[in-house]
Amino acid sequence: MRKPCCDKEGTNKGAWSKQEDQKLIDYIRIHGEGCWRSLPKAAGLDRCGKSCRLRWINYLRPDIKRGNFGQDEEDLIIKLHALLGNRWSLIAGRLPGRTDNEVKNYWNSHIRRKLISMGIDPNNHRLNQIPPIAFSQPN
DNA sequence: AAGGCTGTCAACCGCACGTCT
DNA sequence: AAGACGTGCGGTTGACAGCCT
Repeated sequence: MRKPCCDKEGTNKGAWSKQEDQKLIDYIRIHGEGCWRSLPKAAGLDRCGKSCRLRWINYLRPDIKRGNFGQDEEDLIIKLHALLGNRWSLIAGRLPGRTDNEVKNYWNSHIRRKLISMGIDPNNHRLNQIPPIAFSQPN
């Protein structure tokens, strides 16, 4: 039986406060990214290491490009998804300043919907042969 | 104006994988 | 070789804002 990654008792959960963000930024600025497990204690944060890592990678890193995806980025995501599937970290690696979480969210909320409305199966990127109406016909 | 619905996004959870002992 | 440990990844959830009726 594997131990949990962190002590569930006594660690904060949910949205990060400005103070917590600042502590994490300050710590990483001085010591760099390193051992996530020991980082929270060293930085004075009541969070688990995973939570710190996620917060840093997805939100606090200075090279993150925030805001809407451009048409070129969207096209690239679609192409890469067709090639790689749900390998979000690989896809994000090809998009400078974008994170896997951001790409995954954008795919699920925008692109997937768009492809479905165009009659394209977002899983295999092929045109659906059977019109959706056929599924609602009993027998 | 208010209550319900829907979409978006930050964050958590559990598993997989690589490394170390 | 095998188990323990730390980290990374993908799926999923929950909060919240904006839209609709």
